[in-house]
Amino acid sequence: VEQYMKILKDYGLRVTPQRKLIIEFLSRTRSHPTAESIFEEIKDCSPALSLNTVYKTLEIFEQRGMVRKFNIGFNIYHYDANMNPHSHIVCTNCKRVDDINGNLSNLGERFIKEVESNSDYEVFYSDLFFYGHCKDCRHTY
Amino acid sequence: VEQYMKILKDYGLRVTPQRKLIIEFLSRTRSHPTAESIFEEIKDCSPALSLNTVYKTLEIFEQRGMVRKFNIGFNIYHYDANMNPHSHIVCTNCKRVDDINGNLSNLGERFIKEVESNSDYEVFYSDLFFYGHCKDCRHTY
DNA sequence: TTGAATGCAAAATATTTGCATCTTC
DNA sequence: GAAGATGCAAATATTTTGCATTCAA
Repeated sequence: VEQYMKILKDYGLRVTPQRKLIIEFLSRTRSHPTAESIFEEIKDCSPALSLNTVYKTLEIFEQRGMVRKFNIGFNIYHYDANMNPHSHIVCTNCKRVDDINGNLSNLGERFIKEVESNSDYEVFYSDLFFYGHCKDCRHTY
Repeated sequence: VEQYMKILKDYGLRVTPQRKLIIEFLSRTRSHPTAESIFEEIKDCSPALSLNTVYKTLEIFEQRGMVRKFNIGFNIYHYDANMNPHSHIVCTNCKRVDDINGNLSNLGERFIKEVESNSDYEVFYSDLFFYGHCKDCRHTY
């Protein structure tokens, strides 16, 4: 559990109970939560935690490269502590977000050099989203 | 110019000056504008146009499949009348958005079937963004 | 003429800022 | 002790809703 203290220190951040809670939760979950849902999930563990602190903390984590923030296109920002480049698949009905595993996971990354040589850009990273209906929603709609 | 009247009719929409203006502007531009910037660009052509109508109209256009809406991850929604599947490249500094042309354009689409067979999802479409620094910002930062 | 589209204002949503207090180092 | 983090409240930014008026078919 105190491994998260080390993570924070490694990134040059002060260790506070709130920060430990947030990075621990994000590291354990696979649900790509939003700021709001992170707050809802952990507020009971830290009585005085404020939503505002979650926002501020996530921004700091993102700036330091500890977590990634992405927008799947429904006015919702999601956070992910898995920093390995990987694609996501989104259910347009229930809005759940899953990782894409296997050799398609880093599809975008594999073409960065090629994009770079075919454009005027210096390319740093990519985001690849697939949209469809998940197992549960497929049969309903 | 009256071709846009036809487009609207083909999609089963009533033809209003505002709608013609919006679809015409979106069809001509390559700048992937936001609702706000569309409003700013065309408001002089239609004195009483309201930002609200731009929002409402874009939502209708999107629902009918006339335009696409996407979020590049900086709290900004962009609209695109080019409905051909194509990837985008985004400058993380100045936030400009360019199309990716050539054979990398439909990279995401090419893997939809493969993603489908490797997941529990029925996949409809994809969004692929590359992030970096554009020609102008590359030298500045 | 009638149902839909518009524009205004107000409301809702999500996120950010300012600042006093408290905590970490 | 000093710099940084927190929590509260207020502000901001963006988008949506309600509704009376206007317009397209």
